[in-house]
Amino acid sequence: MALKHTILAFLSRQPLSGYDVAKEFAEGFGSCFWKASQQQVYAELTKLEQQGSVTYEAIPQPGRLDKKIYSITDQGQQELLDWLTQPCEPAAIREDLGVMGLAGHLVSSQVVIREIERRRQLHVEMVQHVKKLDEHFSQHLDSLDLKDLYMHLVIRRGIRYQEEWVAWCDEALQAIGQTVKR
Amino acid sequence: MALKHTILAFLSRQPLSGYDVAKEFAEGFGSCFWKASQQQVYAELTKLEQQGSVTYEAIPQPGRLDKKIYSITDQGQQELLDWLTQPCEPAAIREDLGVMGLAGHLVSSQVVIREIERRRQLHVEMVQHVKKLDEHFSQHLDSLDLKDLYMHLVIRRGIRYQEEWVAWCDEALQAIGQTVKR
DNA sequence: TTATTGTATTCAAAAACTTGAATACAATAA
DNA sequence: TTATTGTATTCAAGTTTTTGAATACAATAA
Repeated sequence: MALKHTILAFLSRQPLSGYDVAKEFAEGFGSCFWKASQQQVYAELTKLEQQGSVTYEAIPQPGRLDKKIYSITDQGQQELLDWLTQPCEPAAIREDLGVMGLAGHLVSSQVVIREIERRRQLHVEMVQHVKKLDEHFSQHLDSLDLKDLYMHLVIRRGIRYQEEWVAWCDEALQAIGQTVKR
Repeated sequence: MALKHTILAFLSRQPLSGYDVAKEFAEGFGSCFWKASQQQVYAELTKLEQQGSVTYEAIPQPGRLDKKIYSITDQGQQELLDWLTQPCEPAAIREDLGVMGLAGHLVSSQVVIREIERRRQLHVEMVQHVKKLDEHFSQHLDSLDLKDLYMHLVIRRGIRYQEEWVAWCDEALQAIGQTVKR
């Protein structure tokens, strides 16, 4: 699993609190590439700390629990490096909408069409959202260093993914429309 | 989770043994949309049978365990129907290669380039594989009934997904090449 | 001023998934 | 003839993920 390595990768860029990491998952990188719940993030950070891959500096906050700012350790960096230099396998798509296609004949085409239209809209919004993440990078494309170029390319993958969904929805809606008419 | 519903969807098309279902996951639908191990499939079928969503007919086989042919029950069909008529959320991508982008600056660009080239090749092969699954449908596109059209569209999603990966790899390789030269 | 949203962390149970192994025979390829 | 691949199922342990809840204060909007 790569939750460990994803968190280490975040921390390799800059120290972050658990809350910040969870936010990255919810809104930044995660919104197009990886999802993890807050609980998962906090649990993983605790484990990583126990194993020596990260450390934290506790920032006392009057009247509430300390805020913990986590940083990656040399050991953690090494682990990340080891993982990075191994080949990785493509992830399986696990998409409910795909399952629907297997059994779509059980419901009316109206239901299928409505669901695809709903999805199309969601992905249109995602394209907007992810493009916003990319703005900072795509504006200075010619002067990006490798670190930022990689980030840009990851986000580009997210944009293309979402755009691809929209395109498929269009293809599907058209094909279903034609077949229903026939 | 939709493993349950994916299996029910398979069985809504035709009765299958656990082995057959596992094979679908490994080679057919699953190879582009959903992965599940054999053990997972057998465990799920046992559970589904206990809950009354599927039944099986045991085919005695001399000298070894019975082969069980599972079919969906009315109850199972109803459950599948209920699930189908609910809106579903887009799946999160959980892609190791995306994480690499977050931390790619820690390794040499050679490593990144080699990994992307490797991935490109894998996806080129997947395009071939998934297109083969589609052959039967794409040849009679004008005369498909809705059931087969849906299957075709699901496979099309798989093809587009794999093609999109190839296209992204090309974009990434070009951009990295340019930046390294600079 | 009250409600909502955002910041920040923790606990616990249940469900799902992965990994590794064992059994057993048939058919096919080397 | 021997090895490999394919058919067919089951068990068990361990890890990961999901789901749901609880706590607590700050800032902002209605």
